Amino acid sequence: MPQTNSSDTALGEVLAFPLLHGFERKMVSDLCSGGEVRVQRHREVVFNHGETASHFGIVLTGAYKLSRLTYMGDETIIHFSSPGDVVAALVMPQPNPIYPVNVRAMGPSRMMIIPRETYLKYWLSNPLLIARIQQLLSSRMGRFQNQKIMQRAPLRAKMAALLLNLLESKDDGADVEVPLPLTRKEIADSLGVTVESVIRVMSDWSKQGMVSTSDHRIRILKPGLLVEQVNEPSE
Amino acid sequence: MPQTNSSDTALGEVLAFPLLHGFERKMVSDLCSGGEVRVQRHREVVFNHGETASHFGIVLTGAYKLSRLTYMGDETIIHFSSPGDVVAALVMPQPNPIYPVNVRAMGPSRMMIIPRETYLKYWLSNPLLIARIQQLLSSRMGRFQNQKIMQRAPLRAKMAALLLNLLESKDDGADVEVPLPLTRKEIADSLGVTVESVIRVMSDWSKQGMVSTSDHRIRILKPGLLVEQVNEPSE
DNA sequence: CGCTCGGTTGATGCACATCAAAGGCTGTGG
DNA sequence: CCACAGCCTTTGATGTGCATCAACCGAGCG
Repeated sequence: MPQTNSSDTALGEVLAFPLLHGFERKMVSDLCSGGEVRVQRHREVVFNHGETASHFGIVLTGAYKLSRLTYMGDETIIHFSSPGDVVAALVMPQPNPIYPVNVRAMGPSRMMIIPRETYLKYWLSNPLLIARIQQLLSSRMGRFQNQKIMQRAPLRAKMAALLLNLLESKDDGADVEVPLPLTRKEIADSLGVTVESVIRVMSDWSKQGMVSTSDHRIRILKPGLLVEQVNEPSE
Repeated sequence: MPQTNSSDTALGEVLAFPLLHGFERKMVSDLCSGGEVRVQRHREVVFNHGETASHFGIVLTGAYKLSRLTYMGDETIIHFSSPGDVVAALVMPQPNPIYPVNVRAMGPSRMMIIPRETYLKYWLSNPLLIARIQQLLSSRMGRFQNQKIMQRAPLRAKMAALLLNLLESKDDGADVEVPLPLTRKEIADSLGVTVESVIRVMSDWSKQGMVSTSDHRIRILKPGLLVEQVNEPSE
C-alpha cells in the first residue's frame, strides 16, 4: 500500500518545476487541490493501462516508466518520466478517460496524484498552464519522432541515441551518469529488441571504456564516442 | 505557388468538423481570423521541418503526410493527416516555434492556414477547444504507442495494423478502401522498412485475394484475414 | 523520346532473434 | 540462518526475416 503524506511540503516541490514557474502559492494550492503524495518502491505500480483514469500525476522524485504489453505479452516501454513530468494529463479532458499506459516506479519514487476534477476545473481554464502542458507534450512527441527516425539505424545507434536523450542537456566533456536506474532489459523493452542484443552492445562499449555500469546506474565515460555511434552506421 | 481562396466558404467546412462541433459561426470566424485556404497539388509542400512556425493548419480535404528525414537522407513518415486534423498546433504556444515535421500533400488537397497569433489569442483561451485539441493529440499519441507495441511483430502484422488503422471505423463485413492514395514506398517509409519488403507482402496478399490496388487506392477485400495477420505472428 | 516514378522479382548477405546454459544478487519465508 | 524464487546479466551456437543489390517493366509527362 502506498503511503499518504501531507501534501503541504510537496507544494514547494511542484512550485519549483518549470511547469509552474512563476505561479503564486495560492494558485498552485488550487491546482493541487484534492491531491496527495504517493511514495512508491521499486517496481510498484501507480496506474494500470485500461483502468478508469480518475487522477493524473506529477513526478516529484525518482523516475517512472510508462509501458504497455505487446500482443506477445512482453512489455514495451513507451516513455521514461522524470521529476517535473506530468502523467496522464492528456486524457483528463476526455469524457470517460482510461489510463493509456501502465505507470511503474523505477527505484524509490514519489508522485503527486491529483483528481481529474481539479484538472477540469483549475488546469484547463488556465491558458499559461495549458501552454506549458502542450510544451511538455510537444517535447514528448518530439522524442517519439526522433525514435521513429532511428528505426532503420543499427542497434548501437539507437542505444546511443536513447542514452544521450536521457542525459538530456548535461555538459559534454566530463563523464556523466544517466539520471535513472536502467537495466539492460529496460533498454531492450524501450527499443523493441532483445536483452541479449543490448548486452552485446553494452559489453562492447564497456570493453572500449565508453561506458560503465554499477548498480544499474550507467556512466558515460566518453560522450563523444557515443555521438559518433549515432551518426555513423558503419564501422 | 499555392492559390489563395476566400475563406468564407471554408468556414462552413471547419464548422462541420468534430473539433468545432457546436461552436457558433461568429466564434469560428474569430478562431480562423487571418486564415486563408491553400490548395495543393500532389506532393506539394506546405511546411518544411525546421522553418519558423508562423502558422498552423486544419486539413479541409484530401490528405497530407507529416515526415522527417533520417540521418541517411531518406524519408520517415510520422503521421497521415485527414480532413479535420490539425497540424502544428502543438508547437504554437512555444516562444519561437519551428515546424516539427515536413508537411506534404498526398493527391490534390486543401488546408486552412491560420496565423500563430490567432492561436495564442483565441484558441488557447478557450477551454473547450483546448480539451478537444488535447483529444486529437491524445489519439495521435495513442497511434504512436500502438505502432511502438508492434515493433517486434513481423512485417505483415505491422502492415495489416497500419491499413486497419487508416480504415479507422468502417463497417467490417463489406470490402472497404483505404481513404487516401498510398504508394508502397509510403507504407515502407511509415513502417521503417524497404519498398521491396512491402511489395512482397502486398503481392502475397493480392494473390490470396485479400487486397487489391488500383491507382494507389488500396481496397481491403477480406478485412477478417487482415485482422488475423495482426494477431497471429506465425503462419 | 527520354525522363521520372511506381511496381516487381530474384539472388545473396547480415544484424539481430532465438535457444540454451549458467552465475550473481536480493528479498522472502520456512 | 539457510533455501529458494525472481530478477538481472552474460556468453555461445544456430537460425531467419528483412536489407541490399541488380535488373527490368509500364505509365505518365514535358
